[in-house]
Amino acid sequence: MELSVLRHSCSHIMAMAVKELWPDVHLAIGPSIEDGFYYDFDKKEPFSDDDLAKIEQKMLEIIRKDEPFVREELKRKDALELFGRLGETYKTALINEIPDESVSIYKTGSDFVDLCRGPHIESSGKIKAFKLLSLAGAYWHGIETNPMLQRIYGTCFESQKELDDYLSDLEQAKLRDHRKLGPALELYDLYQDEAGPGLVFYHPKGAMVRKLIEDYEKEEHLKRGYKMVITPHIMQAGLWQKSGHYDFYKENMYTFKIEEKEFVLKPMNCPGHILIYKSKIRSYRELPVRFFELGTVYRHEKAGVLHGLLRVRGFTQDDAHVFCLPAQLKSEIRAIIDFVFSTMKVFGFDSMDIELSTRPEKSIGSDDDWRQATGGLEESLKELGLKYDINEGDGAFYGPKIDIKLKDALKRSWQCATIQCDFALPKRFNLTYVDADGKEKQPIMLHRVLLGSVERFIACLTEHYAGAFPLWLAPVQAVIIPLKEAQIEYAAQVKQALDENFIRTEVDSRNETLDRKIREAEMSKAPYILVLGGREQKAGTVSVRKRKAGDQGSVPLQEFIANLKLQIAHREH
RNA sequence: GCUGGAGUAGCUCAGUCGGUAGAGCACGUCCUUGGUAAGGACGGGGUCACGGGUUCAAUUCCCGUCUCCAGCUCCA
Repeated sequence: MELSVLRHSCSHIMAMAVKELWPDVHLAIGPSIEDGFYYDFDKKEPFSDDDLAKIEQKMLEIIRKDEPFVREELKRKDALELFGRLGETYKTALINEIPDESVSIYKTGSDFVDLCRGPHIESSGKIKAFKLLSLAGAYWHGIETNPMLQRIYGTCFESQKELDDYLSDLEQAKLRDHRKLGPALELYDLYQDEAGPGLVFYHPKGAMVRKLIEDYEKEEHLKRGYKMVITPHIMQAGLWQKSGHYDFYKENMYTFKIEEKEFVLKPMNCPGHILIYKSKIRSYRELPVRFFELGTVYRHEKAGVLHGLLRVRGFTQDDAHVFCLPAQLKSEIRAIIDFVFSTMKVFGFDSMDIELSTRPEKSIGSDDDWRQATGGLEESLKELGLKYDINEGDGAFYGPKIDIKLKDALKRSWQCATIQCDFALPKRFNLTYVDADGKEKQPIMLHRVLLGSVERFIACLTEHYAGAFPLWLAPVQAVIIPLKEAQIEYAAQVKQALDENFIRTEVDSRNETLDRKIREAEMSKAPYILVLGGREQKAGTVSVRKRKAGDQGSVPLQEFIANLKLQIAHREH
């Protein structure tokens, strides 16, 4: 049986339980979703956490009674009459949205009836393992201006074991939460009360991780023919009016006045790159022009959407803009996709999903431009033989985009890379190049990020690795532990030798027991621990303890260094 | 922004049915010199998120604000 059918039926049973407990509650919708199901209710008093237990109890009773799910077809006017009589106004609203002349309903037990397409399980007794998970508010039909309903989330599996595994996965994910791990590992933190919400502070270790990411990116962009640029953090409002961002996102932009002139804290890097492109006459010979910037931008996101490093108000994009000839469009897109894949591989991600997002309702540019832009993206994907889903109407206001979502160690999806094809801004800013025939023509502009926001990507990495970064990314690659005071001097020598080889170390010379220092070094997730006792000192060796693998015995210092340098050079995982 | 929940030491939390607070870890000092995941003793540390109100007295009750959490909506 389909899991979604089981879950959908379970949501009916939940609705039935709620109706038995609170008869005046009105039902909205209750579908199955990726990890379970929910049902939206209209109830005056809010549900409490205790109510969840009560509802579960009632559901168990219904399941024990093994009530059949009975399907009936009704003429729409009969259905309207039925749900009207029951006072289920959300159901009558739904019926009015269904074009068909007849609709189906499902009856369970003596009183419960729900408008539903089905299918369902035969009877409630088929539910073997379920759990209600959480309460939330949700707008009717998901529209912000509609009344808010109360949603109960739950999940259901075919066996108790699968349910237990799912719940334990949730626990695992919680343990990896970057909002806990980041501060605990002294990587980064936010100081909401003092600095304001959504602003990230990198502590030394987090700043090191970021430096390593940035080093990789700069090196790789230069290798792939990008030129680095740097643009200011504030620019006059007129520039944003011209680009269209001002009209679309004014509410989310930080604006202020200086000497009567309005300025904007940059929320995007594109206008800056456009100005640089426009700084001189461009020949078709020099295209494609590729500008790369680690551009820090500020967006005034609504308070309720902020989330750790995933959704912040100040962040840095690994942003690039490619200005190219129409004939170069597809090869440039393919090159970017290749860049995304190779970058993700370097950071330890193997699995990715691709989505193509098309023209949204509110947008700029002509139909023809949109057709060409979307076609360019789609054909490139096809040429590369990549599978993708279409996300209708989810493009940027100036162009369609390819989103590449990576899957982490817990198979969770993260939106990072995006490639946007833009005919609109080149037109708005009157970008040109001189073609072979001497005529001025308009280049196509590609916007793209690989990691997206560096902040977001660091959060993703933190959760993917559960804080145990691979050697090349680890902020501290080895913790050096002198066994006794007599080895502090030797520890300093070892540290210096490692320093000279650009291996990042810390010496723990505190007056603590070896066990404690090892415990703390392990908890800091350092890839290596070097224990230095009298034996090592005498022999010029280091006793190597590898993260997760444990004690590896003693090796000569130079051998250890050579081994690490090799691993780091290959960016091994 | 919306719905619901929450804010007590650096962290995890207890507590006060109104009389200005406590544990473990962390931190400091001393003792201990330990061979691969927590040695011992003592000690310092709090405007109980912030602002107002009620009260002889507010961390506790009331109102407002801020921030966080679970979602919804949004994400150039």
